Amino acid sequence: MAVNEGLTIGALAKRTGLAVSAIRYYEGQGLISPWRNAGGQRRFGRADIRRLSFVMIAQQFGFTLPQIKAELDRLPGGRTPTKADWAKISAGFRTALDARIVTLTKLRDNLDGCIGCGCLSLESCALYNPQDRAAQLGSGPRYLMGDAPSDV
Amino acid sequence: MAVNEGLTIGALAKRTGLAVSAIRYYEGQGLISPWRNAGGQRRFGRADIRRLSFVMIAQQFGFTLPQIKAELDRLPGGRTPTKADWAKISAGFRTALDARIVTLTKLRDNLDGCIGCGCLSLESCALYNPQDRAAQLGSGPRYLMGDAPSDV
DNA sequence: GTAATTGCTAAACTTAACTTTAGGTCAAGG
DNA sequence: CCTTGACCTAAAGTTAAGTTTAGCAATTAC
Repeated sequence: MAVNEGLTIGALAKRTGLAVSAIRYYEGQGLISPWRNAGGQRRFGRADIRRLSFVMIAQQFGFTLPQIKAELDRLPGGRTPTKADWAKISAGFRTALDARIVTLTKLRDNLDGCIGCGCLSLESCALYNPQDRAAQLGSGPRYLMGDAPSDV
Repeated sequence: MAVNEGLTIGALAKRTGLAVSAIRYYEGQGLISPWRNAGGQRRFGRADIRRLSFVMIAQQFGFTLPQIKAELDRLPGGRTPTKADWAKISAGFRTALDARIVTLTKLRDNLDGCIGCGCLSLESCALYNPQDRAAQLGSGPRYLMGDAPSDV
């Protein structure tokens, strides 16, 4: 293999643990932009390993691919991102993560008191009116407890 | 309205903030079991408000409906669940929640150091080999960083 | 007692995040 | 050179968690 022709999709898959089909899908979503070799096959830079690692970590945090793309789009276009570039992204990320941890902790601390008590009648329960709508996981339009039509 | 004919699906929807279609769907998944009135319409007990509240909270925690059903199935069948019954469920729940918080916190604390550093090469990064596979959110078969075929 | 609401079922549609399949092309080893 | 394994595209399939639609039936309000 020549000195710097980039990684094949299979090699990248091995390095990241992702399926080849997933990597192609991510390209379709604009998360990575490989170039093509003479024969039309994808070739990836080593920086793409990091991009995909970032994608996987962000997914663990509950971010969607469009959200992750928005973060990645903040990386410099012309050059390989530096450690400082990544640190900038990780900061905003950390904020979201902090908020999520706070919400889960609050939820946990109210759990024993709330599940099974009478407060689940949409009045004063701390599990209602969750400030942090960003903590919503799962899919589909569905509003969580807290902004029910106030007829109670 | 007579004294104790139960709630209509519309009333239950208003009380919980769920869509009527979602409630029917949950019945299909075995999360609630309304009875029917003479005309064939669903009627719900007040305990179902609590069941659905539980479902919504558990979803915020990232549990799937089958997992939630498994918890609900531990409630007594013959009678209305007491506060103690719910507390039992909330305990196991709390354990899972604790684990999730620990994972997120660990992730957060390693974030600055890891994103952008060289450790994303599948060697020693704390974000790899996450103990807590249960923390995986999102859908689809996909293995996270950590158990890549060890060729690195 | 009739009109407007609300409820019913079954089936199709939706979104996210992928995987699988089908039918070829490219590249590397012997 | 030729075979085998990796790649390619496009399109269809998958799963979770619901929503929407269509065509009727039961309730409620006036």
